[in-house]
Amino acid sequence: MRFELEKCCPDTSARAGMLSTPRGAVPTPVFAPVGTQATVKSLTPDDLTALGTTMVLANTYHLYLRPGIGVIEKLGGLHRFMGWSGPILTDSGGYQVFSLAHLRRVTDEGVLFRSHIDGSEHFLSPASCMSFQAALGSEIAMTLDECPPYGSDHATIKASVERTHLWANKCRESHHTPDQAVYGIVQGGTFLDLRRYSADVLASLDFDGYAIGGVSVGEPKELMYPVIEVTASVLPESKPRYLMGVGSPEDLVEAVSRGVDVFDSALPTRIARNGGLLTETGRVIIRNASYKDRDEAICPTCDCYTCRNFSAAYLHHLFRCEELLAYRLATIHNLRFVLRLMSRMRECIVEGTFRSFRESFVAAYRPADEGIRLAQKGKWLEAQRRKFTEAF
RNA sequence: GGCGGGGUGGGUGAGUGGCUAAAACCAGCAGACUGUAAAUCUGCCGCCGAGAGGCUUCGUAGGUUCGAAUCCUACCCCCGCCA
Repeated sequence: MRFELEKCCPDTSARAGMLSTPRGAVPTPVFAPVGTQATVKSLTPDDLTALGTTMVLANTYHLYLRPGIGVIEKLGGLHRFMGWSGPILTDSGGYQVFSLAHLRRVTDEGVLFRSHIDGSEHFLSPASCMSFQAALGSEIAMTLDECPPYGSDHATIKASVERTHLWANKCRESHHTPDQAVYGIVQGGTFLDLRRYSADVLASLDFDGYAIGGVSVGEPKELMYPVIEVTASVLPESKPRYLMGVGSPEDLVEAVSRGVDVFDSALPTRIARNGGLLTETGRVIIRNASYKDRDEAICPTCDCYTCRNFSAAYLHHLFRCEELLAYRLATIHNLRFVLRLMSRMRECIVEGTFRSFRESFVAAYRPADEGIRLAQKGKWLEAQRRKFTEAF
């Protein structure tokens, strides 16, 4: 599985490339919509294609619990099961070490989970996680990693880095599927020394690509950007770099300019379902009273099905009524917005105008207020951290 | 006409002497969401005030009481049943 760099931006670290997979080429930088349970919520594979999707993400842990890896394998693999013929990237379940912290126990051997569905116990080891991904048949498999919440101390993060490295080794050794790429995952929290160290160690293991994990777990953006910058600078230039779980427009632009090639995130699709829509000037909450009778499209310059056919007032109405179409139309718009942003960035990198594009984007796009964001996130994060430490 | 039940904040509806500016839910207003336990969650939601705090409320009018949405009296409405 090859990765070819086509063009590097002269005055930023942005790069344009081409990722070859057995199921087609993926131009980078790329955003992979999240389809945790073998579906990008509310969309069909045809919708995804029409939006310009080139790769989707699915989750090993969730599919293992339901419907079961065996079921998918028996039915001909994940592509056939979900009707998506393009490349698929499978996450290992490492993120669930973080998000389901209170339901698991981590040891060097792996993760003992209690199912969030029925409470039954399941053990996910580096080896089993690789064999599950092989059975699913994804183009890119991720190693199992331990993803600690923001705010953990240096020693805790160091320990999870070491464990992640141990697991990365085991994953590498137990992987025997030549058609499937394996990416290692850098951890290290917001500690730049640990990030450098982790990137260094993993680079020596010669993975097909490298992921930056453990970001967007509650840290402020001022801390996330240096992490990306430092980690990307240590990773081998010739291999794809994948920033896991990042997908807000402002973060995508900042991360691309720091040399990231691959992204995935539940953000665009999730906020869509909750009435948050992306526009060139920032995020908009369509349920707000001000949209009650707004006749123009939510994002008049957007070429998506939603914006071409419906007014903001109509979307507002659908959300107020909790009509199912609301979720679908909003998801279509947000994904198109993000995918279009990605291809625009790629064009600019190729043309050599990326830097000025970034500047005009930053000038126009107003992100959600960081103060309010972190305040809201505070309680959640504290709980998350407590669960994480308790689970040891 | 008689008997019984009831009138609580925009709505539904708890509350039967102080812990009640008054539960809960809905509606309304605003916000968050980043490798998805999320069509979820959070805050506000009588009036004034940035806040501390102040003021006015539980059909209406009186009364009892240190203290009333809660007890008493009258009146006005509503709902059942009987004539």
